[in-house]
Amino acid sequence: MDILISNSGGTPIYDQITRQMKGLILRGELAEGEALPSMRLLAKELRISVITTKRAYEELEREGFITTVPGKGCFVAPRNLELVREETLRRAEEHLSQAVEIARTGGVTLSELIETLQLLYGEDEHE
Amino acid sequence: MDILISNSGGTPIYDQITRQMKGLILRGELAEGEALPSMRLLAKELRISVITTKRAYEELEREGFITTVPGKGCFVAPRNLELVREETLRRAEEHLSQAVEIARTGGVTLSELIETLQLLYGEDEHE
DNA sequence: CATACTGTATATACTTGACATATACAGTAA
DNA sequence: TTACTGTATATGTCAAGTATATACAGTATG
Repeated sequence: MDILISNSGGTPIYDQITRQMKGLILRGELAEGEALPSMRLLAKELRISVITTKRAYEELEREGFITTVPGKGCFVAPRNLELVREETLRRAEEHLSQAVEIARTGGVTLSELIETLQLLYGEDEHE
Repeated sequence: MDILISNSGGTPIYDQITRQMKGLILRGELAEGEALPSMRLLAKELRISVITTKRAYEELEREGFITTVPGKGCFVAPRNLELVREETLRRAEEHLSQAVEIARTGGVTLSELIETLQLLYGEDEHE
């Protein structure tokens, strides 16, 4: 399993795992139904605690990327893109909501928000 | 000065002050150029520390609502709505940016974001 | 059943950031 | 000088986030 962890980057370990796993799944390098490395194995490889890998996997499950079966393992979920998108939208919505609250109390119009959103979405920066 | 502080509401003191001051200014109850209560006076009235009132006033200045003159006091800034709006937009932009980052990695389209934004903006809930 | 895997739950430690403070400093003005 | 103004520093408290060890529970197979 090709997961790389950097301790000197600020981003938490569990998050690094989650992101990279998402990438593997979305790029098809982990096929539908395929088993992920067990929490213990991955923890051993990365020299971290099981609890941390668990947390990463929990996040993946919450977002619909994997299904986890106690006693058996974690498996790549059937590619339910619609569900993943909805989950993502829900998370994005929280941020949009905050933006809206700020905007309304400061006289920023909806069109301005939309305009800004379009600019941001168009940009190619990912980090 | 009619500022009310609730210790049992979760929202920090400095934030309560900032919000209420904004309200007073936007509603014109504090006129342009008028002096705000001094940090010390307000602190005494509210039975809190000067540092806390300072923090509240700093936020107000950062957002362009007041100007503060060391040794003299804090004064309602000339109504520069344009500037206030730009500042607000800048703050909102941070949240929009996060929403976009999430959205892009999960296959959520720009139009979906915009749609959600419109819904949120239309709603009448403020808290 | 025994063994060796899976994931899960609990209680704990560490670190960081947010919030609020007291106290000492510096500018302004009568 | 006195009495106001805002400012800076160093400190204290608390909650949240991150990661952990250890003990528990389900699954499968010889």
